[in-house]
Amino acid sequence: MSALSELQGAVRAAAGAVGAGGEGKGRQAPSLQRPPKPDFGDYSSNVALLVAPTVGRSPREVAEQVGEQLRDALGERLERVEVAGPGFLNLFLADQWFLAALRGVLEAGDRFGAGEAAAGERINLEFVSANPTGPLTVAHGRHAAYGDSLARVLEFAGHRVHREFYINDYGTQVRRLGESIRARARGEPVPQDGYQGDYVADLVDPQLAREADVEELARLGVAACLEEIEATLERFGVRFDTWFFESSLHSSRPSGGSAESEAGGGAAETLGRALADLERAGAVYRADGALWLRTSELGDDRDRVLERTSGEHTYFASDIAYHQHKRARGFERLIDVWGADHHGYVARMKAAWQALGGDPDALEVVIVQFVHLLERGERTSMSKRQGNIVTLDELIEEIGVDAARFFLLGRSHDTTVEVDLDLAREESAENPVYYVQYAHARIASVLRKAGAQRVSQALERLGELGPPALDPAERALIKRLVAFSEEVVEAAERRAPHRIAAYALELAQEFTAFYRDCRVVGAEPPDLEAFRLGLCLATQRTIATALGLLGVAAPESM
RNA sequence: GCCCCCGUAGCUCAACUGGAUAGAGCGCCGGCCUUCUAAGCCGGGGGUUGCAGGUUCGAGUCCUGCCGGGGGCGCCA
Repeated sequence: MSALSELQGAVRAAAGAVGAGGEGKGRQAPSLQRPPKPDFGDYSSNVALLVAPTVGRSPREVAEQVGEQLRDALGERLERVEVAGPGFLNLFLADQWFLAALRGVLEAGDRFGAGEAAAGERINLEFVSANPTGPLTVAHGRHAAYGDSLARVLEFAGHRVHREFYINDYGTQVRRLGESIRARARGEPVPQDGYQGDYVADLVDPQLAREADVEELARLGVAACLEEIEATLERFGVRFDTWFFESSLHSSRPSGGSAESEAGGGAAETLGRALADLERAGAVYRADGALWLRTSELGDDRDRVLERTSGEHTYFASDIAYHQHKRARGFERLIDVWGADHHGYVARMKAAWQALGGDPDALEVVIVQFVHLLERGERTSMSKRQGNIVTLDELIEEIGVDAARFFLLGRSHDTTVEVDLDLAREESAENPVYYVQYAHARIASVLRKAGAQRVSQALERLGELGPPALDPAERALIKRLVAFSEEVVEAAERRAPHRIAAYALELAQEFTAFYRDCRVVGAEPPDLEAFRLGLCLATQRTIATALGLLGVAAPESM
């Protein structure tokens, strides 16, 4: 148990002893937080404020009593408690507590912060799923960075994550790609709804592109695009467990790519089965010559078409079958990562999911907001059809994988981001990622200077020594280190890997302050040096872990 | 018209799902390298959290209504 959760437990127990009993109304607020000012202690708790109404005493009175309990429970690890403001309980911890906390971090080793999820789940995480009709854009890069980092965070928190890329290799857009390839090769104007980008000319051998039929060209074009997409993702450090072909859901498979799909074998009749299941559930009806799904009865605005008058199935129908297929593979939870332009699609997907008997809570859709591109101060849109795209490859080439990932993960998925390419180029050297990496490299340098032998001796010594008189910077750094566990839980539960980026930066800042104020190698007495070497090691590992969750390298030197 | 997301320092974004005096980075001004990495450090300026109400001990966060930006409301994907 980490020092922090132990402390948390002590606070809860103390509150319980005072008569708080239950959890209060509604969701329980965090009972421990890091206060904004040092005057407010190392940690503060609002339990008294939450609990006072139910026990019928004033918050300050309750806080006093909880404080008494804590004094008994924590003994000499607690320096003092204060009741402040409307009833906050401020805890001032003794150096002994900090020493114990550091030991805890070091004992956990590389697994510090790991496996704290309440219950590990088997999760299918689908992300990027870009159409195989062109190169990946910067927007896809955001999805890739987000999804991959989320997967890492979830895994670290104790879940099992299956990464999946859904390929829309079926339908009109694929045909349009074929037409565009041919038109381009023949020097004819590309059709209005076709793909205008220059890359189209390079997808298929020109000679072939002039002569082959559209079907064939579409197939070749998709294959070429996919190859490139996979290569780009590889460069970006993102790998998928399954590439799932939409065409594999249909009984006839014109694009033929499904052989590579893990799902290929059993998927063929999935679409037919899904439709039959929906029909059996009484969720479909025929009207105006089309087949409709009653999604409006399950929270959607209106009913949706599954099968057109022409007899062709809609994309929606495929997607339903796809989700049913995922469910049949035994995942406890599905997470779909979609772009903001698809948010209108969420209600119908969830409705269909429920119509098929799916647990509404088990299907989660995360919407990632747009990336707006600026070039020379001008807003440019990214449309594959219009061809004015900035590719992920270009971004990687300009600023590198680490800077790109850190930049894209630096903001919440819930907010639109602006990418000014010119600025990104100019400022890539100022990217905060280097600050974090620099702190890591600096620690490596300090540890090198001390030498491996001295470091391992320090670790042994650390188990025995008493608490040295700590510098404020040391306490601040340890508090930040200890916070990592809950940051991981937070990031996992809220599907918010950007918190890890923020945390990494804060940890690096805290270390830099420590580095400024506290000499490590050669510190006197030797116990103090041992303590600080241990602190450096713990910090280095935690930075490396945090960067690893972001898919960013942690260099030994810079 | 209806629905969803966003609005926080000059710019890009945080803020521990309701906590105390809203924080970082970049940019701007001024200082710091015979001492474990100056990709660094220290100091300074910068805010009515879009606006108006409401809920309560306490609101950037929750509720209502406006304003502004984006997206959605296809037998497109």
